[in-house]
Amino acid sequence: MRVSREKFAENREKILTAASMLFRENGFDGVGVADIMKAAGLTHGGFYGHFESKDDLALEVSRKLIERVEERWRELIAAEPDKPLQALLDHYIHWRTVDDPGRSCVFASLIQEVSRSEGAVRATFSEGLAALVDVLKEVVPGATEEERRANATSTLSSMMGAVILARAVEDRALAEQFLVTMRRKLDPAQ
Amino acid sequence: MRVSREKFAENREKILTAASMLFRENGFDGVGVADIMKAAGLTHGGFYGHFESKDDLALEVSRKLIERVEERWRELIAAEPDKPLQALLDHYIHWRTVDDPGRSCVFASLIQEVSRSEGAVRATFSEGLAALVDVLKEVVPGATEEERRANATSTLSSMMGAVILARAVEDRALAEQFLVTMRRKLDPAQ
DNA sequence: ATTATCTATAGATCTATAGATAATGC
DNA sequence: ATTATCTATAGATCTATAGATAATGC
Repeated sequence: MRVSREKFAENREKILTAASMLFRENGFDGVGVADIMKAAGLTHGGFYGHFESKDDLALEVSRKLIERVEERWRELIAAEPDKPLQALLDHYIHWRTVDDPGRSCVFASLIQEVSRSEGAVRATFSEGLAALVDVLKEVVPGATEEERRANATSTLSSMMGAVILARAVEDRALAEQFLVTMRRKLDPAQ
Repeated sequence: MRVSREKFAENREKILTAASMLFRENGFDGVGVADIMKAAGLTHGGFYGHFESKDDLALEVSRKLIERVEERWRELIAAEPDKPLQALLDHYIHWRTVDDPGRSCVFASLIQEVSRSEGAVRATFSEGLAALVDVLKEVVPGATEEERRANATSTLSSMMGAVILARAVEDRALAEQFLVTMRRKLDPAQ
């Protein structure tokens, strides 16, 4: 049963959307092509009409998700010219990020798995982190360029670290401590 | 070909040692029972004479590695009574940790994969992190118990975050920045 | 006789493909 | 006629087990 050219494009988007969630929730290795196609409402075999391989999909999803993080961060910063870093931290260091990995920062879900790999996905993640350092550099405190670069790298490690550790602990009170204490520590007003 | 009771115990240790490295290097899902047994110098089928299942092995390896992190941290602290936190940070925030995951902190390798799972391994990791907070609480600055707890949680997130991000970037200069700036930021002497 | 290891394989799962099916669009 | 999807399956890989093999230790 063939579908229209328009529907074909829609189906491709459905695959990308399903994969974006499932990859972040279960890892690239934790979800199969059949799972993704089922979530997209299509059959397994149809996948290869849209993508060359699972790896090809992983790369496109990675690029889109990383681009989205960069855009989102720039939007949050632009929306609060008086306290851009605070706006960004409020958004990132949040229960929503911890509890809904399928809709949150791709690095907080997949950075370790990708770090173990080689190839285009790894390079995309690597470059994405460098881009986030550049975004942060514009909003962290610091008298010199060098000082702002240092603050940007340590802020990025700290905010991602806090979310990753909050996800790891089953004790909700401890998870909250990871979030709250880091939110306070990274606030330039403190 | 049967081996002596002593050799049997030795073989079990070889499996544990091989698995400890391979799991940290490739993730639990990234290495198979056959790979582990090959690295231990044994054949695939023999595995089930030593462990009930791959999961059983993963749990024992996790417990051992987490216990080892706690012990190592306490040793480092005890060895430098004048600057215990500095000694710990010097040890952890290091190229060795970044470049040799097979011999380094189990959390820096596996925390995301484990966070996605449920069961005994997850609980072990969760309790392990809580134990590390308690270790850190004794050496971080802070006038009150509450302040030291807050500093312990944020320090733990930050040090692990820095190593995880340093592993992710292909640019060695940027990786070094993650390490150096975090080492400096977490130093109470600064 | 017991038992640790080895060989071989069952059964499940996963990526990818081949060929059939059926709706689109020239 | 073209082409997007579906059905079915090949081929690879993985966990786990069964039965054979051979050395240990009572």
